[in-house]
Amino acid sequence: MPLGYSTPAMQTETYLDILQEKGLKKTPVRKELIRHFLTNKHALSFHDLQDLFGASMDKSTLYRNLSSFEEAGIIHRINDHSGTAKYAYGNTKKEGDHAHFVCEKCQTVYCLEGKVTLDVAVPNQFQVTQLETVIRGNCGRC
Amino acid sequence: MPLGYSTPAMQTETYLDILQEKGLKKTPVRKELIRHFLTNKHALSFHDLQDLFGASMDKSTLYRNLSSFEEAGIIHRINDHSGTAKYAYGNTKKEGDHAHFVCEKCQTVYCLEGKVTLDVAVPNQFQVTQLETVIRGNCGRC
DNA sequence: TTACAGATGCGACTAAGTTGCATTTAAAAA
DNA sequence: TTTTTAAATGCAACTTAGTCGCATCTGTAA
Repeated sequence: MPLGYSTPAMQTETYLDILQEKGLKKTPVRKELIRHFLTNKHALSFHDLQDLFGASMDKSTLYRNLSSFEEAGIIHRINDHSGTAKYAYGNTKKEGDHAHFVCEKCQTVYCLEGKVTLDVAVPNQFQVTQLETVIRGNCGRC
Repeated sequence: MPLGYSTPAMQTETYLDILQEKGLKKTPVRKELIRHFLTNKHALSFHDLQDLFGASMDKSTLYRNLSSFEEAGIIHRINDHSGTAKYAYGNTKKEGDHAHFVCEKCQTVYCLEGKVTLDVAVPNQFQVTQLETVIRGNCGRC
């Protein structure tokens, strides 16, 4: 399994357990939202999610739940330089930064396994707290 | 000089030379725009530029010139995840990818000198064409 | 000096995301 | 089980970044 979509620990954990654990109310919207993240390997944009939910889904509710999931560390937000945010399962604060691969053909965003280390020189007084790495290329799957 | 704001070659080159060389008309807006990039070390947002130009500057014109400068390789666009793009002098296509440092306190974006090399594993069939790295932290200057 | 491609300026538009508020609901307390 | 309430939802209005169409203007080459 080259890509770190989900670990065995995540698989055995149900979405209800996750909401419980984070102290979030188990609303229908949240159950469905977390299910989409558990069943989708790559990152999802707001519009991907709207499509998955169907037209009836309210955008404020969806945005607000994405924010609370991010805050709770259930998902992380990815900036793929496309102008719109994408979201994927996993807590970067706890698990550390990972790189993201953006396919320039199909625009799919994948989370890459493994830690990122940079060999670029940062001036003395600069203190690094976080790394965001986007790798562009061709995923060879599309 | 830890940061690669400008090389001696850029300094001797006047903004008029640059426009000439790229086949862009030497309009007053472009002269002023290129001057701002030559005299500003860090990345500039659209609003930074609007402030530098003054309220009279038309936003479509500014956006269009930023696009043509980017296309011509005079500047490059930086996505620092702030919601708005930033722009800095230099051609990443010719000079290669460099990393950007975003200060989480003052939000200033710096171009970092030196090439980025990653030690993260990319799956076999994935072909890498470009790296975009944003380093977050404290610049110790603000 | 003229001709014209391309730049400018203006207003209208789109799309992402946010906010305020009235209503509803999950879940804890009684 | 019923009541209570803090939090979630749904809706509309709003904000902000950026784009587009079009009439007018201007830098540059003929």
